[in-house]
Amino acid sequence: MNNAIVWFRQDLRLNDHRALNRAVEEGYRIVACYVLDDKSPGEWALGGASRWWLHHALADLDKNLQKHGGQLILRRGDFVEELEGLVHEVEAKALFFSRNYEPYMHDVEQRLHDRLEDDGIEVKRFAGNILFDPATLRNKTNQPYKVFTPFWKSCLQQPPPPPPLKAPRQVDFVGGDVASLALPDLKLLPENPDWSGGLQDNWSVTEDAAHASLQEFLDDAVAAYRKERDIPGNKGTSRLSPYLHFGQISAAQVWHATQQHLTVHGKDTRGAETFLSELGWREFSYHLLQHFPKLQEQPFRANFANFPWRKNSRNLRAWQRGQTGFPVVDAGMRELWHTGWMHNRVRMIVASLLVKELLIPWQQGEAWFWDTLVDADLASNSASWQWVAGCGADAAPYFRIFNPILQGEKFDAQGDYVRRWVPELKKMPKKWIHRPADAPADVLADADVKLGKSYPRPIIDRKVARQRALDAFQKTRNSS
DNA sequence: TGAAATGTTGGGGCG
DNA sequence: ACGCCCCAACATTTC
Repeated sequence: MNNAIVWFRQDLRLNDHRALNRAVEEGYRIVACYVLDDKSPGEWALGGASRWWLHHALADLDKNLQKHGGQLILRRGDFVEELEGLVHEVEAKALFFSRNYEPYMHDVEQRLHDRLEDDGIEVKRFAGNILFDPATLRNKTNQPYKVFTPFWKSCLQQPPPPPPLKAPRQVDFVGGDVASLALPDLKLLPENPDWSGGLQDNWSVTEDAAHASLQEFLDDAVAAYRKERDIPGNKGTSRLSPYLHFGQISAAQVWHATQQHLTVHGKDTRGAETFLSELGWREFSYHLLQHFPKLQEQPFRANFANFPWRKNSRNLRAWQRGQTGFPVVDAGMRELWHTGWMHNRVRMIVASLLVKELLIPWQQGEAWFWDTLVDADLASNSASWQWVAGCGADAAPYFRIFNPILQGEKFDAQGDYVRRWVPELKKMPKKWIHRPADAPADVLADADVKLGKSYPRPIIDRKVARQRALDAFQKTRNSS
């Protein structure tokens, strides 16, 4: 009986894990391992919120492996060196893993393959956590898709993703002492200060919790998804994004559970279709990242190379801290800071303010989200920021500039979302809660709001800023 | 997966 | 009764 390593990455689950299942089927004794490499990803090493999530996801995976009589071996260092070292330590004959589509990982996977195959070690790589292989999809002119709708239509014509696998019933683990760091040695949790209390209160970071969330969403929310998903004060979305990012649930599991739900409850399928198309945007992001590996740094549309962005650390900081004077924006940024997550509708609003009205480079918003989101995902984060900024594929048109006041009144009509995250506006009546700067003095006094003191005035004159943005974006458009 | 500016319509007040 | 003005309310165009 030979030994094999199963390298866990963004697939921190036991169910529907093709690499693990295959290693077991082929009769190997298994070493399950995770390598934390803070260097290979360059600037895109894990952000703070991601590290917190990862800690708990690894703890859960280890617990689940222990139920099978195993454990998760933890290493820290260069991916290739650590894995090569471990292979030799345990005299493994094979390495099994799921692909990861982040650009620097192409190189890591290639080097691993070359180094290990030279030593006669089999390297077995499986599809990663996407539904369709985005690298193989091409439009009629054999080019990568640049527009979402035809991309997604083409995906829906592909053979569906294979049905999810159950966790292997029995796994033989390599016995004896395989050296492992203890989880705290990875130093993933914040200290001095420990800001993770809000995250702890809001998330259960387990494979079981991922499935519970999915089930709850399908039972309670998917039917009304089309409308409710835009209301940030309601629980209208699945909140699966961090679980999907870390692979605690697979996209295929979500896909099939949703299809299954449709065949059972079938009347109005539009909610479920809209939900699946959101998975489609995730696929589209991976598609774009594959074909444009600079997506994280460089504008997808070349004519944005000389766009007149204006760095402004004061405005950036006000935005980051939720002190812009636009209630729905501040609510969103504080929700993010507190919970590591932000409702999608609000993500669009806050991003629009940053890149359009403030003209701050989208990369600075991207970097902030990267550090603070528990669902920070290289493909989705980059593609989405470029989308809002107008420099991405199938991006928002240059003239689409959200008015945070109107967006607030439209999607948070009662002001509940704002009251929850911006407590200094708690007593404001709904008529004025999204525009405190316009409220009559007696309304402000009754609500104990002192503009400029207890709550900031808007950091920018929207009307002027809007015109400035239109001018800048139109110039860029004409220069293409 | 907008918003603002501009255009059109129609009801009501009023001379 | 009629024309005129005002201005919501809605539609269309523009950015």
